[in-house]
Amino acid sequence: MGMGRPREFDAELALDQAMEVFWRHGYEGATIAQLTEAMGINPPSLYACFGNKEGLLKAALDRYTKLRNVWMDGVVAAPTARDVAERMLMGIAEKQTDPANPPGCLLVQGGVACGTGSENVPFELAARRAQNEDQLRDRFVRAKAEGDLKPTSDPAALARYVSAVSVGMGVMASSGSDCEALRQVATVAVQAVEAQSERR
Amino acid sequence: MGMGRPREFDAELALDQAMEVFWRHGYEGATIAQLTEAMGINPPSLYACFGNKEGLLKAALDRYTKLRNVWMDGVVAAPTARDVAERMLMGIAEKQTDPANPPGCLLVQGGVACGTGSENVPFELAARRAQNEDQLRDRFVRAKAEGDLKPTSDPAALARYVSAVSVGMGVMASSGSDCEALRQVATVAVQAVEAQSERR
DNA sequence: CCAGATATGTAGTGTTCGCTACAGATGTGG
DNA sequence: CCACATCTGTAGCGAACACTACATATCTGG
Repeated sequence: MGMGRPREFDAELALDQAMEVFWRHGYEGATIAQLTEAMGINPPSLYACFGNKEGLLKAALDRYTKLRNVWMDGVVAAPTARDVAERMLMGIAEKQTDPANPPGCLLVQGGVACGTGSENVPFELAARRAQNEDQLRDRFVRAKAEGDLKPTSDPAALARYVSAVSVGMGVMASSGSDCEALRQVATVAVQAVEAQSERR
Repeated sequence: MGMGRPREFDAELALDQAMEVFWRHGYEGATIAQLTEAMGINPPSLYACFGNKEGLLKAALDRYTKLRNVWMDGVVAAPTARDVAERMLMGIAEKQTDPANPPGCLLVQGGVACGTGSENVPFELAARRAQNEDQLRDRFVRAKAEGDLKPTSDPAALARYVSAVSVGMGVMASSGSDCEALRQVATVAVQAVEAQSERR
């Protein structure tokens, strides 16, 4: 039995284009017509490869978080909890205003509220954000064990906090805030982590 | 000349229902059918009264911000910048998880990204959020003048920061975080404002 | 009671949505 | 070269979308 005609487009390259459309217009705001045009393919190719619109989103999210996790590994490699927060938030200030991408964060712009039939999309995004929060929490647990964070500090709360700030920065970026404004937010935000750190 | 048949529904009451639909499903996720059903009216009444879907959203936003501003007046009445931040973020933790309303904040859930033809909706929401930020900034400017905040502090940056945190909390609330989790975020966040305050 | 004005309910309008049937093209295994 | 399998482009499916024409109902001013 034959293996059939090979696909003529690069799935990962097409995903990058789809990712950008979802990023800019959100899940519901992105149309199949816009997606197929950006991906350079026709609807049947899209559906054969990704199942449906939601499947395409999940594939794009997988790709997004994969790239993001590589970056996060570098973030949590910072020597102290304070430096982790600073590296993360300062990096986010730059990444979310990078003109190479749509402003903000796909995990937020993708859709915080959706209509009937797409209710699980916001949860899908939330689950990906939770991964980053877990990574931060683990890092802060270590920082507490190392005596970097105070014994009274709450690593989970700190991780939630840093995650919340980055989400807020993402929304600000998508509505026009420039890198400098976001860096100011990051600078202030880091001081809360500093307050939970042992003096040195 | 006669004044015509009077409308049979309460516009403000209907707006409250529309507000809830936009809040829960976002601008694009909310359909006219859902809106009219929740408002208890038929499409022609909606269009005669609010122009179109976007006009209805703006009217709902006006009502939302009006109620919110009353609350904000109480927030900025707190004696210190630190207390302003605490009162605001703790209040937001409760309000955004109040089961009487959809979770999160309409000014975020309404839509951070929209499709072609609704591009100005996110900006409309951002403009309303900016009002709150301005109110906070003015309050922090005063706090600095009063010697409550350090001379080196940046009131505008602080306001942006508090605003960013509240937006982030809103997204977390909409994706299932409970009040306690948000309060933890608020508790940490306040410490950054504290770090900018004069010791007393 | 009448004329003008506005609101309401019914029943649609045209458009766009996500998605797919189908025929032709292009590959593999025998 | 032939079955078979998979991809591709054209063309269009039914459904849902925002919105509205129209007849009717209910008001005010004279």
